[in-house]
This record gives sequence, C-alpha cells and structure tokens, in this order.
Amino acid sequence: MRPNARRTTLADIALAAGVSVATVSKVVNGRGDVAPHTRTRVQELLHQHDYLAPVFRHTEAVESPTIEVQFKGGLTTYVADALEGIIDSAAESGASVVISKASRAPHWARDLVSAGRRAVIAITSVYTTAHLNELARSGLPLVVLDPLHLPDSRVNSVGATNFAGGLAATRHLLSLGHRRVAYIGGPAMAVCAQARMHGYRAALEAEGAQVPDAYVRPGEFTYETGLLGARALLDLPEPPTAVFAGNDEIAVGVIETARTRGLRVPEDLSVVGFDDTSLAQMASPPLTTVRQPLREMGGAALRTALRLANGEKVESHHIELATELVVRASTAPPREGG
Amino acid sequence: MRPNARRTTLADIALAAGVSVATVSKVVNGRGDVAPHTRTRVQELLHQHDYLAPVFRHTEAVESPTIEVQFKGGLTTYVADALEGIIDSAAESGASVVISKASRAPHWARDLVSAGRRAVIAITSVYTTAHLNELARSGLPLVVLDPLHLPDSRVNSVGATNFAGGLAATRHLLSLGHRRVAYIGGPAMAVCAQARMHGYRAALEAEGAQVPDAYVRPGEFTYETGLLGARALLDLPEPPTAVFAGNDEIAVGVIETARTRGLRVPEDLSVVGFDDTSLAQMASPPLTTVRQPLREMGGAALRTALRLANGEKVESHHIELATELVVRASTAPPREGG
DNA sequence: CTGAAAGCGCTTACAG
DNA sequence: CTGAAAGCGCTTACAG
Repeated sequence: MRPNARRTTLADIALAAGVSVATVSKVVNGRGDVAPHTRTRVQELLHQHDYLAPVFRHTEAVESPTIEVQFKGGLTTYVADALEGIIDSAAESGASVVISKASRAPHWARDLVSAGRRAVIAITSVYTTAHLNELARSGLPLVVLDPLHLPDSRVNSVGATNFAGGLAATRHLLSLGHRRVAYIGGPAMAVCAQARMHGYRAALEAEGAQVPDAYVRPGEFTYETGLLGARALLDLPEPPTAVFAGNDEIAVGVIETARTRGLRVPEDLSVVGFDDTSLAQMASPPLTTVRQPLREMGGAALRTALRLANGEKVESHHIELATELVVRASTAPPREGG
Repeated sequence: MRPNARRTTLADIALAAGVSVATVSKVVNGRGDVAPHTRTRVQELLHQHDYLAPVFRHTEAVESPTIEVQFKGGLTTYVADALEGIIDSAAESGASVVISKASRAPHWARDLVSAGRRAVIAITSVYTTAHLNELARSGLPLVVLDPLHLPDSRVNSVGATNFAGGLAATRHLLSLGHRRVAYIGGPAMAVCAQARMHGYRAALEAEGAQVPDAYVRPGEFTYETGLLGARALLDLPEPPTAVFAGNDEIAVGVIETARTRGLRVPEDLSVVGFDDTSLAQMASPPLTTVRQPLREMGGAALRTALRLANGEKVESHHIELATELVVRASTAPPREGG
C-alpha cells in the first residue's frame, strides 16, 4: 500500500499503546498473562497499524497477485489456447495463475478471497444471478472470457467479433461459388453462437441466397454435434455443398462424417470452422477457419483482471477483439457450380 | 521429517562448514562476495541439513498447499490432458494448482518457495544439474511427469510403460499382416521415445521382420515431424505399408502427408499414434493409438507431490502406469499382403 | 499482570 | 573474500 513506509514492528505498537514490547509480543502470540483491557487496546492498534507477523510478511511482500482461472467441462484446445494467453500475460506482469474447474460450493467466492486470490477469470462459464451476487458480496472482480450471456454491466468480459467472423466465413464460401451453405453451431442461447449464426444469415441474405430452416442446426460446441449434424445435412434431398461450423471441433466432426460417406473435403464438401485452435492446423485437410485470437483474448482478460484487482477502473466492461478468416485446405469451389 | 528435532540454523551450518555465520548468511542470500568453493561447500551443507529460511518456514503448516505445475513450449493437448488430471486430483485433496511456463530465472526455486509453493510438477521438462541443485537448495520437492531423462534418484517421476506400448502398437500392425513397418518418433535422447522405439524393434525382430535404418526416424514430438517423416518414408524405393508414430501429433502429420499424396488411411497406409490425447479421437480417420493414461498420471504426480510436500517418504522415486492399445479406424490389413 | 533483560536467528556495513 | 561486531525484530524466563 504505502510503498515507502517500513513495516509496523512490535516496538511501534508498544510505543503507541504505552506498554512494553514484551507485552505486545504476548498479545500477538495469544498468551494468557495479559490484562483483558490491555489485550483489547493492543489488538486494536495492531489492526490499525496493519501489523503482520514476520512469518507471514513474505506473502504480502510478493508483488505478485494471484488470479484464479476457472473453466467448465473439459480442458479443450479452446480452453488451453486461452489459458496459454493468460499464462504468458501473467508472466509479463509477475502475476500467478491458479487454474481450477468452476466450483459451486456455498462460499466459493469468499473462499477464493481468503486463499489470496485477487480476481477471477471465467472461460465461457455461465454465471447465474446467484453467482454474481456471491461474487459481488466477496468483492472479487470477475472477467469472463467469451461470455455466453449478453454483456451484463456488472460483469467485465472479453470477446471477439463473432458476427463479423460469421459474415467473413460465409462470404468466403459464397465467393467460391457456393449457394447451398449450411450452418452447424453452438447452443442457441449462447450469444457468441447467435452472433456467428446471424453473420452467416446476413451474408447469405445479402446475396439473395436461400436459407432453408433445415440448413441451420444449433447444437453443442462438440465433435459429436459436427458428426451428427453433418449426417442430417447430407441426408437432405438437397444437401449443402458447404458447411460453416460454429467452432473447429464441430468442423472436424463434419469432416469425419464426410470421410465415412466417401465424400472428399474440399472437393465434395467445403467446411469452415471457427476459433483456429491448434486442432484446425492439424485437421486433415487443414481447416479453413475464422481465427479468434484466443491468446490475445486471454492476455486482455488477465490485464483487465489485474487492473480491477488493483482497484482501477476500466473504460468499458466489454471489449471485443477482431476475428480473421484463415484460408487453408478445407474449402474449394463446389463441384458443379453450387 | 524429524518432528522433534529443532530446525537447522545458520549457526549449525557455520559450525559444520568451519566458517562464520555471516558467510553462511551471504550464501543463503546469494551475495557475490563469497569464494566459489566456500559457496559450494556451504550450499551442500545447507542441503544436507535441510535448511529452510525463517520466512518460508510457515509454508510447512498451510492446510491448502499450492503446487506449481510447469511446462515447456506450448500448451498442447498432451499438456492439457495431464493438467486436467492434476486439477481434478488437486480438487479432491483441497490443493491449489498454479500453472506456468518453466522459468530459468536465477532464483526461480526460491522465488517459488517464497510465493508459498509446496512442490513443483514439471511436465516433460528437461532438468539440468544446475536446476536440480537450485531445487535442492530451496528444499522444494519436484515430480516430473513423463521424464525425458533416465530416472535420477534425486527426482521423483511418473511415467507410462512406453516399451510395452511400442510393442503393442507394432504387434497390432504385424497381426494385421504388415511387414514393412516404419517408425517416426520423438527426440533420440528422450527415454520415453527410446523405449517406444525399442518396443517397436523388439516386436519386429521377434517376428524376424526387417528394420531397415531408413525406417527409423527420430525427430520432435510435433505435427511437422510427422509431415516430413512421412514424405521421406513414402519416397523410399520400398515404402512402408504402416507407420508407428511416437505420438498422436506425429501420427496426424503422417495422415496429412498421405492425404496430400492421394493415399488413403488405412487402405493404403496404416498409422498408429501414441498418447490418445483428444486429438486422436478427432483425427480423420480416428486414430488407432496407444493410450497413455495422462489424466491418471497427472493425478499420481499430484498425490506424490503432496506427500513429498508433507515430508512423507514415497516408496519409489519412479512409477509407471500401464499403456493400452486403442484400436480405431487408422489401421487395416495392407493392400497386397504386406 | 507487567516489563527489564537475556537471548535467538538473522543481516549488514565495514575493517582487514 | 572473510568475519567481528553492531543491530533488528522478536520471544521468553523471571523478578517484581
């Protein structure tokens, strides 16, 4: 706090209390042989002067705040990429990163405070009002990375330009000549999934292309959603020639379904993903995808968390980083002109 | 450790070393004005006597220990899977997990102690003698997950039965009828890679099958190694009909090279990976691989770290968990009988 | 119940 | 490069 002030010593307290150092020492160590009212006064002064026993001083002296990062479900490549951005950024700032799965224990926020955490970063977690209240009560700042909810002004969040990403992905497919473009996405209630889907719709409608209901399939952000969604789409009387997938895992599931049906990607079916996790580069074929700058988003979340932990204000409670289309080998013109 | 023994003091060390307390203090604090050989001798004695600076002594008592997990390079699916095992196991034990990239700062081990860490888990990191000395001096226990070096008795480590895994992978290919089986593996100096390679050799030699030198390609545990290694193998006058890859990333690189050459996996080329990270399930085709129980290994590493942090002895400084062949869709009999 | 005094473990400016 | 000496922050046995 006061960087130049030396630490309060027992002698300071003794002077202030008008007792000896020995007596103060006894109070600190909880000995019995101190008069109650002496004890009380000394305790008050210890507290006022923010006295810290030498054994504990190092925990304070460390200018290294600890930030808790929580995620839900599995540690996917998506979470791993964001986490790597957080770790790198923390290393630059001298902060420590504790990683855990989201807990719903009664006093989780207060427990985090007493364990010395200075802020929480939640990766895509859903927060209910109850969680926000518990957090508010504990005074622990929260930053949500890629929020599933609409930005609540009580919550700080870092996202990406999902609508623009969905638009870019779909325009890329249109520019290759595709007209039958389907969408397999994430949960309908997740804002990021909604934005991607509306970007997709906007691009198609601008071209006057049809978007049959059967071409839009919300689901989970999982491989299985891709696997199953692609099967349903390919069984349609007029199957799409291209699929925009809501994330890379879904896209990889689509590729696998195509493979098992003897269809080649991109010759028979074009696929675009979203995120550009390490999975995208290692897909076979390597995935055309919309890069979401997860590392940078992690870094931004960490820096925001540190500023909040420091009691500083942030300009905006929500920021979005730009997405960018990365063209690899999973997209090509359709077989017979769309 | 010896609960009744009083803690070692600087005076004890000074007496044992035949120097003054002042000199010992300088060594502990890393001052420059100490003769190298004096420094060395004092450091040895500090380690032998298990000296712990007073500021750090309280960390011995904390109920919710914090364990530092360090990794090198990127946060791959391999690291993520191990980390998830560590996190889950820590949650059960009430421990906290701090995650960071391996640091080589001058006093990193001591800094970790002063930040309250009770043990370090290193995921596959290479430790030099200098690192081990720094650790020993700080009194911080180390557990290496999937060590690259031969087990040093000063280091506790958790691995998997790599030789048996290499054997099982190769036998699987042999049983399908393959005779021209190549290996693309990890660094020649890494014991885990060596063991996998020798398992491969043992399986082939037991069958009397040839292992031409050109069929054995050490490299890195990366996608690029798989990409390039497969190109070299397929350019051979007698290309292999099957490849055993040292890990899943390499295997996925092999699959991609096959695809770009118009070869189908598994019809034209069988591929087996190693690890069974989430990448294996999402490969196209899904990868036959040797499951390394990374989550369980992470859990075992965490529990070992906690016991060491508690001053308990562990039965063995190295344990290995069983690997298991997981057959998926990337392996099949060769086209014309091998 | 209090505190002067001895003592502990450590650090550091400084003389050699 | 070394260590005697002064000093710091704290604790504790003991006299009052």
